[in-house]
Amino acid sequence: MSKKDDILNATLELVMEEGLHSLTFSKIFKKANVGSGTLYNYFKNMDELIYTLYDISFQDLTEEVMKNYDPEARLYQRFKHLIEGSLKYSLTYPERLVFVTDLIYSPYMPEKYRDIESNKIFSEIFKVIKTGQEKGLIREVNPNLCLSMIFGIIFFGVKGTLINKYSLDENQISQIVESCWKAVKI
Amino acid sequence: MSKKDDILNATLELVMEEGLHSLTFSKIFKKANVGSGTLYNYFKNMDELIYTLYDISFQDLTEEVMKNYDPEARLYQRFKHLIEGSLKYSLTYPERLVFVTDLIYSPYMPEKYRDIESNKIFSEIFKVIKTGQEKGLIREVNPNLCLSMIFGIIFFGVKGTLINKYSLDENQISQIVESCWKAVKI
Amino acid sequence: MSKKDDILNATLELVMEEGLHSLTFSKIFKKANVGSGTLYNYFKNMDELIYTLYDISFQDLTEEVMKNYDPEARLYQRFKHLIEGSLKYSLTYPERLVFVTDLIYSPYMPEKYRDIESNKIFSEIFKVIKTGQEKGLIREVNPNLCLSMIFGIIFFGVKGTLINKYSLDENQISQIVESCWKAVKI
Amino acid sequence: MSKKDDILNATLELVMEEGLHSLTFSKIFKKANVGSGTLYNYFKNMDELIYTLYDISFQDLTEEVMKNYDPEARLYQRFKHLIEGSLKYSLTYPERLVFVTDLIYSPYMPEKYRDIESNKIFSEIFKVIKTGQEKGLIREVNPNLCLSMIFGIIFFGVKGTLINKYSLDENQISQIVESCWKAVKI
DNA sequence: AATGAATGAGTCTTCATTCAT
DNA sequence: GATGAATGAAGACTCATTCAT
Repeated sequence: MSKKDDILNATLELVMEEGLHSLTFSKIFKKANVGSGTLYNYFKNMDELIYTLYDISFQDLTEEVMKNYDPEARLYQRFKHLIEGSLKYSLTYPERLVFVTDLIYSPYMPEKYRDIESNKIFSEIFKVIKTGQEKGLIREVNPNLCLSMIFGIIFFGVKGTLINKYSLDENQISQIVESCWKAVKI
Repeated sequence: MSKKDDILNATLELVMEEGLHSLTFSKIFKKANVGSGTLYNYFKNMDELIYTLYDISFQDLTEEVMKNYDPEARLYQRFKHLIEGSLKYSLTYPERLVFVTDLIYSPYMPEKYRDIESNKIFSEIFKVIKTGQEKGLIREVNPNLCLSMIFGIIFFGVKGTLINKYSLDENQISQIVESCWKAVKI
Repeated sequence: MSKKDDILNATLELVMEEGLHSLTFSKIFKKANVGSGTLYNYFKNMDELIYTLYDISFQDLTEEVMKNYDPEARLYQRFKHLIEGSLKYSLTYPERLVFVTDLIYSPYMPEKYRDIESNKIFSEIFKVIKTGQEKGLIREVNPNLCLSMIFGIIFFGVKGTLINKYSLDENQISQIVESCWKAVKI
Repeated sequence: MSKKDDILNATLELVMEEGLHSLTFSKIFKKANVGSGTLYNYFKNMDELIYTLYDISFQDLTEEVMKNYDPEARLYQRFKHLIEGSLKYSLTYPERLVFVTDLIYSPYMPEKYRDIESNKIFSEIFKVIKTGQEKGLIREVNPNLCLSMIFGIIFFGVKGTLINKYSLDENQISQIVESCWKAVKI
């Protein structure tokens, strides 16, 4: 694993463990076992590191979820695929989930990173919602609001596992997917 | 308004504007128009200030929502009262919403502040969920998970308004409450 | 006991417990159980408090020792009276001993407080030394150096008791007085 | 000379000039000509710097004095070597003398730094005293008390030179050594 | 006289960043 | 590329001092 990856992973772990709020470079150096100067070979500054990590996390989630995605499948299948995929990804990489959740609605993030259009998975769910609304399957609510509610369920649902409130087995994962669906359907 | 309140309000506004991540004492002093030493008359350090603010926000939300709450009302009425109340409170005091959302599942918060049992509004919703499950109205899902999903919907739903994705009128508020209900009902 | 005395005593105790080095006003206020403003009714500032305390300690030592002092007694009797008196005073009021020892040779103290001439006990010992030298009983050493050595013995001898290296009974007190005498005599 | 040494020397000079009481970090930075952060590469905090300096001073004194020390020499020769050595070292490095004198009996110093057993020069003088007592050359006084008195004479004797009460030539140095000896001998 | 909230200058300390090796 | 000592700007925090009550 490269030094760059060491840095990225150390950062993710730290945010997971202590929160973005108390993240510092010296903690990253120590955890990643690299010299303090090394970071600057890869990132201009801290903001860039954070933006990069946000981006990577989202791109990776997208890639993972879009794999095997069938855009021609029936609406609920597509919905289920996207939601269940996002959920499972979040459970597999909770550090990334935490990272993304902390930043997704943060004023700290520049607008362009929060742009839904530019993100494949968001725009795909968006498409599903709109199609659903046209077909009379999904309620007439602002699609952005639908998206917020769905990711609210997913992220908060997973976050609860991180502070030991409960754990999620296959059955409960299905339940959450169903909750997402019911939350927006007619 | 007391100096202490000035400090608390300034902090809330700053977190809303720039995120917890970039909160500093000097920003607080300036915004609150108090001397730097004054803060330490009220809070031992920054952590304590943040914990206090989290606590106040939650207690105030609770107080506001529990006002006029009828524990004898029919189940859905109670559910609706609690959810709609939380939602409207969050819309009225978005600074507090941001604060609570950022911290509610954060490892940074000491356990005792995240204790659901000790919080009246959480325990009341809990009670509603359990009763609903007994009556066969609400799905058999871990009540803690239900709670997470519901607040995921509420908080993310409101957070979307803060970055100008949409705004929420009375109709949409009703829609969100309904989404919460549908997300957990049979 | 007056507030002023409360402050003086609290200061002495603090210096004894933690050293002059870590003395602060807030510690004094708390220990003395007075409001922070109260101190300024009695002392213009911290320096003045310290100088006053140094002065009081020395004056009180002097007063105590000079009581029953017979300037007409034989030389060794006078020497013994002064040294034994200083020693016993230091054992009785170790806080004052510590205070004085910390400051007596400190650049922090203004010259006038260190002025030997102005202090009755110092000038009396001085006189004894000079007379002793004239009579051929005391070695021809700079009297100031004699004084330093004598108080070195007294102060270090007593300070050892404060960190529990030993305790001093009547016999050992006599031994110390004898050491002082032998250190300077022919 | 390393940055660390610059810091240590600057600190010694400052304590000599203004007293431990008014030592601050910014004074040290300026005098040592190093950046403020540099200090923390070498010392965790001010206490550690002070402890280190105390330790170095004592170790260096010990090393210097024990050089050429003949443990087989006659008792008075050994005594003289140790006392005269300590005295001359104190005159050569008055900054260190001040430092050690201020702290040697201070509650501020952690016990372990004041431990006589662990210090070669103290334990050697100790040995001389005990042997002297066994041979009937030195009075039967608690050896710790003897040690205190001896260093009282040495340190106070030298401190007097720092505030210009007198200066010490070879003759007077011999006088002081003799005073130390007489103070404890039969 | 007594008080203690308020103050802000000053101190301690951290932290991102640089740069010579 | 990798390193970590050095840096100083900035942040956290303390402390003597004031002043209205």
